[in-house]
Amino acid sequence: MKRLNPHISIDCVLFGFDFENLHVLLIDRGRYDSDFKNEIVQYALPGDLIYMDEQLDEGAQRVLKDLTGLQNIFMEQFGAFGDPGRLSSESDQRWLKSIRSEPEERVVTIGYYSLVKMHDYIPVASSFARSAVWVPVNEVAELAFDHNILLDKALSALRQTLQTRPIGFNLLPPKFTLSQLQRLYEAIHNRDIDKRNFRRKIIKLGIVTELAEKQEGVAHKPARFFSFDKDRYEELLQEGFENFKL
Amino acid sequence: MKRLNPHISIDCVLFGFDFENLHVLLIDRGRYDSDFKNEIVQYALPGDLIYMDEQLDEGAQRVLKDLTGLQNIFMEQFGAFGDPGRLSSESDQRWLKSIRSEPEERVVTIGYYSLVKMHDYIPVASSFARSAVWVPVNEVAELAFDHNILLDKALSALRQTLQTRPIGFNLLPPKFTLSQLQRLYEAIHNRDIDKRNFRRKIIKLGIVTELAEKQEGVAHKPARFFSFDKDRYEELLQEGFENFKL
DNA sequence: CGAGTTAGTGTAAATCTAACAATAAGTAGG
DNA sequence: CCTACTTATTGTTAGATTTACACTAACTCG
Repeated sequence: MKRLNPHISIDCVLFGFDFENLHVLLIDRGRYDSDFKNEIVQYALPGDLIYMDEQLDEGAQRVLKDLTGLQNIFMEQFGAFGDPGRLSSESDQRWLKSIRSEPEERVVTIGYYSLVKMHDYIPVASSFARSAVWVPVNEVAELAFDHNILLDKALSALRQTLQTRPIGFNLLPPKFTLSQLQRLYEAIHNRDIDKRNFRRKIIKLGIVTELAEKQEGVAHKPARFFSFDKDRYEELLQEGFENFKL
Repeated sequence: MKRLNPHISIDCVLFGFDFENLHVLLIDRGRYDSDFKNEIVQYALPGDLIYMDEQLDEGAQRVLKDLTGLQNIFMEQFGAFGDPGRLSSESDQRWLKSIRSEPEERVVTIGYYSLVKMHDYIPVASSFARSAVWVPVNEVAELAFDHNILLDKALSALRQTLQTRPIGFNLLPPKFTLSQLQRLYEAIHNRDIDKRNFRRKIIKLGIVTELAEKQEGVAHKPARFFSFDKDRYEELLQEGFENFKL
């Protein structure tokens, strides 16, 4: 029988990209309000207490799976959040009382984040999550607990990581156009990037390979497809990218 | 009466600079070996469980003070470490049994680091620390628990921070020479830096002001003193340094 | 076949990086 | 006084990188 650690939780900030915009996975932790006899929607990051004997990294994956059904997502830590009052707002306490045996216990949470191809991961809510949905990052409203703070930090961490390790190729199909790749970077950084400069820089890096194939059936000049050169990428990781700024 | 949180600790990686080399503050957590009837030296980072109702940042300061007497040192988080087996080596367990009421409890630790002027902070061991000493980072041997891992991570974080926020001026006297400043950067990055390029870059940043005064009594050409332009520094922080690479 | 849409391309100016060596100003010791 | 020693100080050049900027190409749709 697994015991929960009453003092340590993990919250997951899962970013998803849909070729258009950056999203984040939220759950509706829900709550039945007995005063008004209705259901209240309260969005939160997927997160929960960890088990006593579980690795943090594994706990992050388990928590995410328990609440949203999504599996095998490798996330990275971005910080620990331990304000003693972070769970004590009235609405947070009401909710905690409905699911925790020690709702007033002080909990330090460890934040984990990752970025995935949104359409590959269709969340299915379970446990105390009443629903689990992808929400555009720019449209996220007030979240439970201190989760808006966590989201901000996670986004900073994502951007930071992108500078030293151009992740993100796994977010695109095996054959992608440079415009798609550019859109990914624009979505994450939330700003426009010059097309010509972007292409020059990516191509010089050498991590994409031009394919013979082109788009078909589009109502404009068809774009050439590229593929991701994983070997070259690993090579560069060894050397150390230093900084890759766009 | 304050209660300790049995599951959460803080470890402090305090770096100190002495105008020559980068040091780190370690404690000898000590232990009397009843088999061999002698004292065993076991170096560790200053760290301990936090109190139930304490902010993490404040906890970090308190822990550091309790063990080494050093106060008012603002540290930054660099990660959480939660391997369930991180405290279970034989020697670590022997020691924990001598001071904790629940020595086998699983503890997640939050790492904090900072960088200070070494000579301004003379540690005085107390609590379970038998001594507290500055050790050159390059000479650190095997530490207790997973503290070598923490030290590595803290050093990476320090270097990383230095790229986006050239801290370190508080580590030098109000009037310093550019060679001293350069030595600081060299110590942290553990490599030589070209003198001419370094000077050009620092001066262009505009965060140092040339003074009229020069060194006196040195057996070589006296160096000019500079002071740190804090206003200009704050200004740059606002704009965002982007990256400051040496 | 014209309108609409996205793809694709080059260049110049400014800035930054990296590599490199000779002279200057003091003290110390004879 | 003179020499040896030590550290300080300074500039240039070639190459790479950054930034800004506008027109033509290729396709579908109506």
